[in-house]
Amino acid sequence: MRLTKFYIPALKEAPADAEIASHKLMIRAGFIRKLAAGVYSLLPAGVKVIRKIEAVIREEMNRAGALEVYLPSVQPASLWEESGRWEVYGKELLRITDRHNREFCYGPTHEEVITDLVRRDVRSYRDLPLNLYQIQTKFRDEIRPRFGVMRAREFSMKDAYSFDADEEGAKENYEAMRKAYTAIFSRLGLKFRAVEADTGQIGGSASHEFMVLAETGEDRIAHCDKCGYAANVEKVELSDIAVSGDENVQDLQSVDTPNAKTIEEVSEFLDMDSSRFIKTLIYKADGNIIAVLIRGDYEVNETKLLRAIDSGEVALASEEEVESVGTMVGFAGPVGLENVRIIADSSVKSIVNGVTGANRVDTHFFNVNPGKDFTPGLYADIREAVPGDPCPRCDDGKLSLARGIEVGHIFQLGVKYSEAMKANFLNREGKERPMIMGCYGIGVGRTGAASIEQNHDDNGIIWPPSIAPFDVVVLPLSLKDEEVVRVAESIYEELKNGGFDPALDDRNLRPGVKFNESDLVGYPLQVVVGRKGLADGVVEVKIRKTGERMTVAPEGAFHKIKETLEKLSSID
RNA sequence: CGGGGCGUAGCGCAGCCUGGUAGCGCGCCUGCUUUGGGAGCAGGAUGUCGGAGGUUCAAAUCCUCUCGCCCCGACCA
Repeated sequence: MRLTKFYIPALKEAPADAEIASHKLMIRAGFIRKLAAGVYSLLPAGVKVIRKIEAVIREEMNRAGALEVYLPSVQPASLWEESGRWEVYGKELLRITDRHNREFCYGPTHEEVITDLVRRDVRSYRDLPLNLYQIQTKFRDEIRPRFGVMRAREFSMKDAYSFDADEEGAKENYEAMRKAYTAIFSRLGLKFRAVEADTGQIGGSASHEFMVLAETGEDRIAHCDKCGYAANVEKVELSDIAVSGDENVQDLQSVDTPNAKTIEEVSEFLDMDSSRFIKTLIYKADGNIIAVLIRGDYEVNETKLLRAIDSGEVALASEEEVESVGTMVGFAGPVGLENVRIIADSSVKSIVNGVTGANRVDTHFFNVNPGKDFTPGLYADIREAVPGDPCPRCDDGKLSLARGIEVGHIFQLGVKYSEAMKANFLNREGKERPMIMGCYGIGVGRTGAASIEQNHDDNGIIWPPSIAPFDVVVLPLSLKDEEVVRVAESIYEELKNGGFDPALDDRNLRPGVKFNESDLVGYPLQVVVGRKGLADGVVEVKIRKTGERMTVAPEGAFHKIKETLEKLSSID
């Protein structure tokens, strides 16, 4: 592609509303433009990158035996009513009405549509297993879209759905997808980790997220460097902490703690370590007020809490709500707290002679002992992991925490949708059974953004060759010098004919501009053709990633570029 | 949705407090020069100051309402 004929408007300055590197760079380099909050247009270079990502996804999905379909983006409400999600999904679902006042939604995901499709045509175990996928636009009316295409409202997603006759088949399909995803993200040159994950709103039993490791990631993951166990902090299993010491259980006592409300203040006031505290948080869960206990030096993970109490939503209660159950913010405690369900983190179980609020102003209890002074209705693992927590899967591994960008998510759905929507088949024995389902998503645009988060420097993007908009850019530094132009043109033609996708910067710009824009756009290689080099009989090949420059005679350029690109691809 | 902030030329911003002819840098157009890391000179184009209402002789500036966008929290590919 000649850049004089291309449309890749670069900006010197990033728009003020861009926050993270990928967002800024995609806009500056001319890959995307914003239309509205969370809604983006893809420019030609952006489309090229996305198509390359899609191509890798298609190849690996097809290799895994999945079949491509294309489902409607507009879906009738009736299907969602059948699955029960019309009510559950909430405001994220963009609901629309047609001219006959019939209700539809713009698809945020396609379990309903695919289940409806399959149940109509699949009758027998002989037709299973089946794995169908598509790459298509979704719309989720996110409360807060941000970070450009990283968390857009309209976005492109590869979603696959598997249907099996039995659990073993479903697990095989799941494993096949796990392998395919690993292949996809490896080929895309990403540093990633598959982690055990919460299933959230989609539902189902087991699930893994594919996390691209990046500081700007919105998710946190815990992993054990010894045995390889890795999980989202919303899911990570934390074992009970054994308490050290062998104190005798003492009798409950109350103590005045004027104006000391936070754990920090009280622990300083009483000169006791915060790990002796039983922090009591009053939550509202699906309309009911509950008390949640956790050791003072730990935090509650609300997703884990949701799962533990099998609730739809939780939020910290308001001050009025806290007072309505006979306690107060700052001095809440489980002792004497009546008519409120008490859920305790496992870390509370082994606390001996602990400290809690006394449900009275400026008063705490000490020598509080679980089982003696209060008894929680439920002990569960609801705590946020901290670095150094013991690994739940191996003997003396320790967990580390990292940040990740969720680019893929695979679920074993079980019969959640097939039962609700009667997607049944006849098994070998002639009995009707619901199909066992799985679903598997990849955020296409987000994957591109994640790649930039992982591969950029102060000058711009550094695309891995597998998804770069062009393999290489040829830079004739002066258009007035006939020799420079002739050599650049011939290398460009040779690359084009040799199976590569090169760009030729034939714009009449000063060399500095061409260098800077080439760095910004992130071509894996730059071929510099200048008067200076040609005087010595050479052109330069620069590797964007390392900055390394190699000189080579014009006739040898093609070979050098080919070799270097292959090397770059294999390293990634 | 709760909390905070911002809307002035294509982009980045100043002007607003203290009302009085709408500015700067980059970009864009024309010409000449220049061409190995975002050139120089000369000339030029571009604004419903987010929108509506109000106060005033006079509003980008003060007041009210409204829309949009961004950041921090709970959701997700």
